[in-house]
Amino acid sequence: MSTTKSIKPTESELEILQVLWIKGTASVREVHEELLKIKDAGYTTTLKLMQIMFEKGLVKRDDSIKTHIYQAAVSREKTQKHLLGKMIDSLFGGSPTELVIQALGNHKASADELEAIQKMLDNLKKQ
Amino acid sequence: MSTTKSIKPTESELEILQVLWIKGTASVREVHEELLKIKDAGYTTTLKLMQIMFEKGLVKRDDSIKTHIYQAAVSREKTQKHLLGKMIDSLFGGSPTELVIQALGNHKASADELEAIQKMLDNLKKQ
DNA sequence: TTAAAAATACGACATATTTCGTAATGAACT
DNA sequence: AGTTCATTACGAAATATGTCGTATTTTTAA
Repeated sequence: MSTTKSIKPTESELEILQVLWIKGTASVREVHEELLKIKDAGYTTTLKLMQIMFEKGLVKRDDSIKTHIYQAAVSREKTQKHLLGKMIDSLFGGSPTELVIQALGNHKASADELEAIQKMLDNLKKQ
Repeated sequence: MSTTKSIKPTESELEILQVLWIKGTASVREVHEELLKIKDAGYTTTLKLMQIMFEKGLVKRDDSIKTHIYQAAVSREKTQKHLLGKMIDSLFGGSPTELVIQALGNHKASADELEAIQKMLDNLKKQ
């Protein structure tokens, strides 16, 4: 039984997680600087959000030092998997295939990418 | 210019849209009965939600008769496309391929489905 | 050891979402 | 017409989310 809690980051929380997933660890200041590139909000807003995420268990932090250092407590993959599953249920009638076809149809992919998908597909077919 | 408004149904609104997409048209009562199969809420809750969706333009309705008849004002496909795009941006680093691979990896698909995906893939490769 | 700078903590407010009670309306049936 | 029943309309409350001002704490540096 893998303690699958109800991971469900909000939009804003996802933006913060994105930064943490890339940087690994970061202070509020660092995360905030990154966020400024895509939106504008006050520093304390980011701080508060990250504090709430800490309470929810979405991030961990080292607060033994002055400037708290945060890192994601949920993995990118698990979050992707979780949210993808929800979307498949709520929008694609439970059919992952339908989602895959939509995604392939609506968004361009390079030849290399198509190859990667082909490999994945070949693997699945073998089983 | 196709008036592409900001389609962004909430969780609850999505549940209602699901019902409408399947049934085509339905009264509040009918939608509510369907919702009861997956959750419990009061009738007026569903009613209110649908009224709000009407104001937002997510659904249309015929209110020339006593019992209003609703239908979705946004297509399933467009909504899928829109939300999928958002998810690709916010969770898959803008890479539809990454999403496709995750979806294929984490969710079982039948042989037939794999074939359907293969066809889609073949088509894309040709171009 | 003070003063300035940087960071966190706290609390409040704004908005959005969800929920539902109660009132008003209209139809159907004695 | 009067009563009942189903429906819609309205308003209010509960919760979640996002925003930020101000206070407090900690560090740094003069």
